[in-house]
Amino acid sequence: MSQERKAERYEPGGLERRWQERWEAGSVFAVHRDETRRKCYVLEMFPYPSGNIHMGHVRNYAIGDVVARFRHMQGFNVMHPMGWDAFGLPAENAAIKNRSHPATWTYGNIDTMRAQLKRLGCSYDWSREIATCRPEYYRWEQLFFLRLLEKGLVYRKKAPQNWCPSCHTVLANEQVVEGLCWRCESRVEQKELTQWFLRITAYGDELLDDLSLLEGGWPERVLTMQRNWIGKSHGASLVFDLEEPVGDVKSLEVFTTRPDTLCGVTFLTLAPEHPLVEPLMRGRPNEAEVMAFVARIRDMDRLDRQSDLLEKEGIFTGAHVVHPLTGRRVPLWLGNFVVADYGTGAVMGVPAHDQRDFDFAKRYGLDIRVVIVPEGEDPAGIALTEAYTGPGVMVQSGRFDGLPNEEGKRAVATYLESTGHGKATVQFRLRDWNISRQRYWGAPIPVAYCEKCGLVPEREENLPVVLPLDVKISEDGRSPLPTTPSFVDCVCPSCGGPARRETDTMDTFVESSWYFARYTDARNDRSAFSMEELSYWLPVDQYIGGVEHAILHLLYSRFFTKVLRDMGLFPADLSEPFTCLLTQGMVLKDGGKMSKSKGNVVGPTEMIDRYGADTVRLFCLFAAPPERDFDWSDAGIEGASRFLNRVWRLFVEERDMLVPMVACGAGSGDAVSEGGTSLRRKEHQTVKKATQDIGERFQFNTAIAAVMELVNAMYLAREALAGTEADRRVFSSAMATVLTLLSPVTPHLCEELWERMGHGESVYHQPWPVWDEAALARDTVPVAVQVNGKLRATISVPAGTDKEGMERAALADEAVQRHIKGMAVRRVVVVPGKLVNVVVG
RNA sequence: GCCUGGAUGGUGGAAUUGGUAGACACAAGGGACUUAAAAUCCCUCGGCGCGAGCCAUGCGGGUUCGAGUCCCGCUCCGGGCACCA
Repeated sequence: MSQERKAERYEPGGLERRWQERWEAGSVFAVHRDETRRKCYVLEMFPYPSGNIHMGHVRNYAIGDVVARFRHMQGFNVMHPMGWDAFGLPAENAAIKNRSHPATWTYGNIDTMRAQLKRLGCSYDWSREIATCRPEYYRWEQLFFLRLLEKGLVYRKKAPQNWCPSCHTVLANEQVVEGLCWRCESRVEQKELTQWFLRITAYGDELLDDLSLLEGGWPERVLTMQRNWIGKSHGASLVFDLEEPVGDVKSLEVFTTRPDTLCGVTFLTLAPEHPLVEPLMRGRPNEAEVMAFVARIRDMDRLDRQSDLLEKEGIFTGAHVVHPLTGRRVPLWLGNFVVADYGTGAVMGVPAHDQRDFDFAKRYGLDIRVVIVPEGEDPAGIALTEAYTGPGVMVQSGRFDGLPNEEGKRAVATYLESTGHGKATVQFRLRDWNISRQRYWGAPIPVAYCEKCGLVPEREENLPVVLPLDVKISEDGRSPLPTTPSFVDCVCPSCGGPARRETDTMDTFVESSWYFARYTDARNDRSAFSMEELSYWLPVDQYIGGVEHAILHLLYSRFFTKVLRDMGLFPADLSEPFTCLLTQGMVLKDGGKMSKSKGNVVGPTEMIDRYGADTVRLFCLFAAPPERDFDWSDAGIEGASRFLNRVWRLFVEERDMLVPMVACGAGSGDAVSEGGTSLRRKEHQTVKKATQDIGERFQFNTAIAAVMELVNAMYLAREALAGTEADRRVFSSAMATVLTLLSPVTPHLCEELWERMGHGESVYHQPWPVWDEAALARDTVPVAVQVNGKLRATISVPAGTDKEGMERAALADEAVQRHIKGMAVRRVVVVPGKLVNVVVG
């Protein structure tokens, strides 16, 4: 092959490197606040620096880059940053394994992954890059912590905690998945510990209510998941007096969603962990027996305990409470099905109207009292085989008899409030967020313990409390902080005497709860960010990431946004951090997750080496719509590569036809050959479809398909083109359109051909093309003709033909005549410009 | 159990408000070019039927001139929540 022809081949490797260097040298993607321009903040969830990017990252960032480049070309001032969620346990595990340091491992991985990421050619403003493990980042988090502490939104509490024995740390409720650690899948144990909590429950109502602001911008299922997680239920808190006080305690509180069934209460059940159990049982004859039951249930595995196969089990305490309405004696039981940390850890037993209570009563021979019956039914005649939970009227309920039970809920609560025995209330499933971690590689909690002053917050001017890097990582995985004197021994911020530093670090989800705000002012060393930058850039207009973060990260970020707003650190009118959310599907291989153990991992770097980044990006976007999972296909990426070669070849082979021309640039008045007119129409159709598919529906696959069609049309059209000036313009315009529309997907190739076409400026700075409706017009339109709903012919009529004309043309068709022969035409339905349906019978 | 999303050719997927089901690709088969291969180009490609045509969007009903799309009842698969009182 001659040198000349070789030079004309599409060789992505060098081409892509060249363009990446040019973008970087020209700081093409650096952005600044510009109040005169509309902004658009496009953000992909930042990666954990695990060591190598995988196809999931590629898909995520390819989607984000298309959105960012597309919005930029539409004229928005686009911010598109990237950074590293760099604290976390894997760094410590790797350090133990490699006998290195978590910092070394983490920073090394960041360098590797940054280089890999840069080869993808995404339009990131790298000048805003952050790594959450740097003091310049976490110092602001420590400041937030102190402010939250001041506000009472951070507090310390001793409580049974989720403890992962393998990670040697506690876990938030959100991090326990089916009783297992979310990261290592060890069985989570319960351990009594004093921990730091963020009062997320104080924002429960707002976190729930504001989900409605996200309607339309967020996937419905993510909203549902958040609603479920917050789990608000309306009901009443009811007070039952103890027959005999236990110490100072004279009454028991229960939460119920069914105050209307109060008169059906025949027993009360406490969780075995209820704080009253021990004092209540002390000195009772059955103390030993009951406490043995408590110990047995408490020691049960969390997973088994939560299993729905677990049989309901309980034990009578011997004590009684007094029914707040009837004054009846109600026996007090313990039950294994009562959850200690929901509601008050005590429930009223209404066997007639709650299936759990029904099962429990059957097993232990407890009374069943029917107090709700379907309208018009006689309670005496009812023999229950299961609890009745439907609607009805209240019976055997004294003053409330005859009341519809829905009204009764309110009536009972109101009445008890007047007697001091209850009130209407709400319960949340959401728990406060335990942010203490007994780990080394995390942000230090900026407090100290002084023998004289007790717990003392660090002074703000002393921040950051720097995580010491000169520590020895122990083999057993325990944090080295408690045994590092240079860290532990500190000066009391209050009295200046000797003090001990808090050695727990913060949950890494704290870092990721506000990073999107730091990007707006990433190099600010006087504060976390400035109000000017925040007000301009926030909220994030489009957030993109995996659905696995639907609860944890997204809930925490929403919470932080509201807290920072209320502390005056975020704009007062900013309530939600992410206006629109796109949850992308996974990249699978052979129907399953890619994993090292299965040996089915497809590495992005190998693929880029082989095909180029443009091809990898193109395939990831073309294979499926972004929300859906898709299977990696070696044949599929070949196809993507073939298409880009096809574009390249078309350009090279028709180089003589091409003149510098912007997209949709051929004037509408141009008289061109027949092939040219239809090509021009196709071009504008493609612009319309691609613009709508990318901008309104995130259907990158169909947008790409549309461009493929245009390229196919150009291949066909070139036969018909005569080489006249007009033809040249039409063809050049189509080529410019292909390059412009494709440039967000395959930026390198498009830049190269754009330049070769004779344009001075980068295609990135081109305005997104606008289609001309007039160019879509055609002289004749195809019309489908049905007889009784079945397609019988396709005819062509002049554009703008009226209904009568279409009907006439349809009935004149030979095939139609054949099908209606001998039958009466009962009706003709005409859809102008599209379809005629002749109804015969 | 409750809440969700989904099921369309051999495959990934199109069909945007009810209006020509299968766009665009992948795979497969046939052909052209070539000494040969690769690359490229052309043709076929849901099923049945020689054909006119008939049947087809998980299954069964319904609404409608017309249903992949709407309604009712199921089946299967995925995700979330769950003795939450």
